[in-house]
Amino acid sequence: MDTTRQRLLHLQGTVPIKMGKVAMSPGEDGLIGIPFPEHSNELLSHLNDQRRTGLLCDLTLTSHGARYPTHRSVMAAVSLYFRRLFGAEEGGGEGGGGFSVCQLDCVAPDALDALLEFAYTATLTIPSSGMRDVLRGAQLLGIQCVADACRDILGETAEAEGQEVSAGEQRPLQATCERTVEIANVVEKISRRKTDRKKPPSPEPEELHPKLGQNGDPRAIREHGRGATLNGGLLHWAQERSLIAHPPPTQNDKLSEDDDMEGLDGDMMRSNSFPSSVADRGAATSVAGGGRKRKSQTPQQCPVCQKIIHGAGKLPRHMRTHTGEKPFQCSACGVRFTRNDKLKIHMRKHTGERPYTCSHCPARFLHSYDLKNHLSLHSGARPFECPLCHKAFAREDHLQRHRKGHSCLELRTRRPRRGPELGEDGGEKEGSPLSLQAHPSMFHPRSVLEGGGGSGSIGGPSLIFPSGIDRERSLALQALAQLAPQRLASYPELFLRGLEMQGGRDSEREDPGGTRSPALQHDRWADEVEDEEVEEGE
DNA sequence: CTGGGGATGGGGCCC
DNA sequence: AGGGCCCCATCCCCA
Repeated sequence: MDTTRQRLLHLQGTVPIKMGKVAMSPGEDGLIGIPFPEHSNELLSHLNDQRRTGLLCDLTLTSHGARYPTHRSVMAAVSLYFRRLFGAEEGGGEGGGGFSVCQLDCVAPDALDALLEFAYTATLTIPSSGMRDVLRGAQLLGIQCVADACRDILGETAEAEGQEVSAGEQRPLQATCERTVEIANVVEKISRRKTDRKKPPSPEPEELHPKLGQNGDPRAIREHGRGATLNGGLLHWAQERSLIAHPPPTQNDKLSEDDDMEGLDGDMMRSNSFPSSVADRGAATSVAGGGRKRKSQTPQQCPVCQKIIHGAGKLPRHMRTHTGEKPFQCSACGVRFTRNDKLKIHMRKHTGERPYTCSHCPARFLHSYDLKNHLSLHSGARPFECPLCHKAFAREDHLQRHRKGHSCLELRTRRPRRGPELGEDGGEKEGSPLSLQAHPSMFHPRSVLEGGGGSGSIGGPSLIFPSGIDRERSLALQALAQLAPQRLASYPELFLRGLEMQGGRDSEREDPGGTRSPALQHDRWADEVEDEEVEEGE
């Protein structure tokens, strides 16, 4: 547990505080715990007011045509079913955005109404005649305390109830794995760090796969995005649905890490950067890791984001990325870290230790990667070259930034540099950084608004968004195109790219086949790069 | 826009 | 199995 929380609990237990009065007794670090007992009631009351007025409601429950605006966070707090549903979808604590409708025809409208009243008032008000419906609804939605209370009133035990209700219905409804990717979620995910973006919409764990709802119909419970707002989101959703058929990851299967990308663009995922086979992945890791081989270690699945964490004992470390817990505190400056090894490196700042020394100059560094970067300055090597403008960078992340920033509009006007990483024929040596980078940098033209036809579609030339590493940015822009097309003016380079793909590139080279389909464009672009490299060698 | 420093998170190896 | 240590990729920030 977070030591701060420990302190708070400790202080709450030791410092007597009367309601409404603040009796402070600074503990260690001056932390005090001041309880506000009425806060929870007031909070619930305000939430109920919001529900009644529809304010901030982001989830609508329906039952036989009746609609109940509600809040996802409240439903997730009160219902195991919604907790699993939203937790599985949104990687735990980061969800909550978006709009959705959840059809709950298996719960009687009156019962659903009563359960919602309970959720927002902590009081269950139902006619005795409706008790059984409420019990059924509470069981289906995983509201245990209500189910227990109903059983008490009905004079039934859970076991007796279990005989009456089929085993499948006894359990709370399982969150369906029909992943609802709503616009807000899409945009939100895009805003997250790349590392987060690598986190999956992974195949749901077995327990989250659809179970039969009432009457054995899995469609009895389903949630779907409000489609009118975002075609891109629906497209994404539909693509991710295809993942449902994928088997759960096996122990040696690392696919879950990147299968979100596969779901979006399988072709891109099969590029050099994303070896498709486990063996390939191992080889890639081996290359990147300087010869390290993957050791078979028990992978564990994160219960929050479903990411498969490789390495024994690594799951707690990963979990702290969700909880935000930083148990390791610097004794010198108080800065906290999620990991012990990061704290250790941090301590070098205070000790002055710089263990990584440059063999060419007196420079010393805190981190090994700093030395690595520094060495590239001595060598002058710029092994990471933009395949479009052929500008070379010493660091791979700088090349990525160069491409992501869409600053590379001077397409192919520079000649490829001839460095040690290039073979005599001008081609790339296998395994060089260039060859690794070539594919992801390809812009994969795709008309994202095709069939978009909604009110939010914009006129003029079709927008064409880059794909590959810019995939999620592309999704954000798709969302933007639908929701606030006027704001796309902030992205003039996208229009430029669209024109390039449609005609601008023709000014560089005629299109002998006259084929302009996006897929063919992608292939042709790749071919052109290869062609030019051949030309360079001649 | 680029170069450089630093931070973060994941994976491999070892104890 | 859990954790320490290390390396790596990637990201953010600043000059």
